[in-house]
Amino acid sequence: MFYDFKKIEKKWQKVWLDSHAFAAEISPTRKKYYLLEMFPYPSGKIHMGHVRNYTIGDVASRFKVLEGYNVMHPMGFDAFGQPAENAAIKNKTKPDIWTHKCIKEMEVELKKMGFSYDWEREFSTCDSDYYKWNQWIFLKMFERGLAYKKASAVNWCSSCQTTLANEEVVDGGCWRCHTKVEQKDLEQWYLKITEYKERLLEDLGQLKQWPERVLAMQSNWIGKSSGVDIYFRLKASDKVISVFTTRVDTIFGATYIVLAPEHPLVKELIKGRPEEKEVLHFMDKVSKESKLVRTSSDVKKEGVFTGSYAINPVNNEEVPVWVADYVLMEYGTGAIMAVPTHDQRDFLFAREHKLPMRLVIQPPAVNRQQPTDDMTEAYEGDGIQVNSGQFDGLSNSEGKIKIAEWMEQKEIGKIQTHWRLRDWLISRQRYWGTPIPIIYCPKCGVVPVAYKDLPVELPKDAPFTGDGGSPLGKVKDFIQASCPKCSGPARRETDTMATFFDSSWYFLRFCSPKYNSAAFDVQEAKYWMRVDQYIGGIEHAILHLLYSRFFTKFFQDLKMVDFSEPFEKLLTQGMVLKDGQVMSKSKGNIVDPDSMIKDYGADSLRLFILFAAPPETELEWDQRGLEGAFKFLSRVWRIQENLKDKADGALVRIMHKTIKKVSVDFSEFKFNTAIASLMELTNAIYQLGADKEVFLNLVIMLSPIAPHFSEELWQILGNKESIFKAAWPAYNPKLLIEENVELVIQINGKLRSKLQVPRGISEDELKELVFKDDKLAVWLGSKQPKRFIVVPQKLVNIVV
RNA sequence: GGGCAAGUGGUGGAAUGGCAUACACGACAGACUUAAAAUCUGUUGGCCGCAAGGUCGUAAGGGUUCGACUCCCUUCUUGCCCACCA
Repeated sequence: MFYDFKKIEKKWQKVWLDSHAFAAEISPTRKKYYLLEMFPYPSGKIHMGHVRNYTIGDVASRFKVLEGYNVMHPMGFDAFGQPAENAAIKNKTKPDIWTHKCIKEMEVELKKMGFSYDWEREFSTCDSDYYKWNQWIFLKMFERGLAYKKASAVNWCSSCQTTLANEEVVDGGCWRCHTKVEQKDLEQWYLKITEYKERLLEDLGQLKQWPERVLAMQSNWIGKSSGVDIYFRLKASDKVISVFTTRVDTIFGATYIVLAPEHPLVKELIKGRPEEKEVLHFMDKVSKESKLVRTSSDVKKEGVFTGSYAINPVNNEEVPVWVADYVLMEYGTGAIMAVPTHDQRDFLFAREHKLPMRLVIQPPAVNRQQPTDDMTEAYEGDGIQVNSGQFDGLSNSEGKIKIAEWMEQKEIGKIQTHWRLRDWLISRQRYWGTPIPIIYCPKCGVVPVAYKDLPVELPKDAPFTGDGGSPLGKVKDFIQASCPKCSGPARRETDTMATFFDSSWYFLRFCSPKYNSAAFDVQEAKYWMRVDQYIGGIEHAILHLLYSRFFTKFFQDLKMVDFSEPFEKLLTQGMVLKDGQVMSKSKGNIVDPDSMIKDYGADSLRLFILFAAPPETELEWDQRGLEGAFKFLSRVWRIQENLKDKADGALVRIMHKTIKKVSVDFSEFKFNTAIASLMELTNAIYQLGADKEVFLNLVIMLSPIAPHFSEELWQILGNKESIFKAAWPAYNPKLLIEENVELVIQINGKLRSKLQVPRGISEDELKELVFKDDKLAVWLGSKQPKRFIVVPQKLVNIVV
């Protein structure tokens, strides 16, 4: 009987589905385990990235099942979003119909991989049963002032005809279509994520089981920076320019200050002055530059003098006020003090415009007091304060503290923290998303939709062509509403929510997907949350994870959850490459999982993808590797035909060693080495011959990786119940201890011999044995050993 | 410019202070076969040597250590993230 994967896989997929084999329920007696992979956008076809992500999750999940945990392993679809609109236009259909067709196809593909999902919990974010709760959450945020509308310059993608969050701008382009992002003044909806900035930063410390890399990216993104706001009074008026610096120790070297071109004081400063025309011209020029050009670091810094002077509050010196493009209005106070001697950008600018410099931090071991023409670059390191009044002689790190305190005392500065994180822009001028539940009443103004009127259903028949403007604005029945407050005629909000809103809390919805009184059932969430293991791509390291952390903290404040972080442990799986490049349609190097399943079976595909690389690293696709996986399974399959009555003692020993190794490796997600030891066990079986017990243990250990295959063998060997009702094998520690150990003998750290010695041999006995060894005598000669180092059960090193 | 990660045979990778290259792919040889495929059994880092064995070898250089792929320093390369961030 050969390994007929087609028949076997079909058979067990049906059994698992029909018996709801992986449906999860609260059980007060069993320990729960919530395993979640990032849910997919339903494009219709799964790709190798999905296969890898979900295979890793499935093995972890099935392993936990075998270990006896009460496992919840759900799956759903992140179904709103622009591609469905584009596809619908292209295929002359509707996003709704298109998306549901894609979901159906994708379900089939996921089922063909044999993933152990609890399909009872499945939902799509485009179901009104789901997005109703998006609206509910939005209203809760609105009530607390966390959702608000404001006019400001926003990122605009002209190709997608919609706004973008800061997080969605990548290298100055749209994260989805790479079109250059423009700035546009628009009234938009924001979520006040900045209100949670301290907690979002601080709680990163709780995430001990997240990759360092992701923590660093999140912390960079939040961008806390501590320093001092310093007040420069203008010479000609009593107006004050506030500048932010992290290097207050260099304040005595501030020889000019620079405003961002958008700074509100600029126009006032230049009014009626001879410089007015030139400055206005400069401001106009900068405003036309895209952010991409302006922020690229190799562009020369340009600026103009305003004609005004300000007073440096620490020494009452007059310093000129400039306007330059390298100062950004969005960061800090939109104004800086320039210290050319100790900041490279200031240095280049000062040299270009012949502005004065003064050294205030003396670099160690350099005998130079004045700055100076021979400086070729700014000195940004540590040193001793000079030219700094009463602070001379302090180290600059002391100076930083003392000067800040002194300035606060004299009320010429304030210790201050600035953040990079901005509020989250969530409104989109698109159709296929959750309608924002707001009504504009001519009398009452901005009024939230009443909870009882949720959901605000997305009309099925919006005329959208992709030519811009919000499609919902063209649906008369939708726009017309009555004001929830005064019942008068009113107009409905036509923007929809960014889809990242949908995915910021779906992990909570999985706990009670059909719950109908709130976004989720607090009791169910109490049992299942937090997510014990979350698995997904590194591309979500900032956006999705940051937003999900924010929502969780919001629910904590609503007292709906009693924790502040949603994901206990995070694994970011590496990309799947072919010929050294990421698989992508445009590169034409896609390998279609479906055809691989057809040729080799889902189990072989799963095995290969786990064996070829550790989960976190990139994986190079190798067709021969997949064939190898199939051959290995076939090799294991054939063992059943040659089982002995009793296995050799040596083999039993190897089996126990393998159980230990595989157990540890599985819990640490080291699937590649787990598989290697299963292969070693298989090789040993081919040498020594196995009995039924050894073979069944091998099959159980393979079952998380190749579930259909193992289930079939389990049944063939006479078991009635599913293999996933079996217990994970235990190893006998006594069998791992061998009587004789092989010791490596080194001389001066070089391997010279090996000795079989009894376990627990004394050092003196060992010495005697070692000096009897002929091989070593050659090396030792007549030399007297200086040291004799013994690492028990491992090695001896003789130093001569 | 800043931060983080990585660099090991022909290839994917293993070893995180103690036998470098486990396991696999590929290659080569043998068995089976009329033959091929499949399968099974070997060999497979470089150099020297008939062999026993020796010697070099984990990006480069230095250091710590009885002992370093592993720890520390310097440099190079690659990848990722952030970035005129004050």
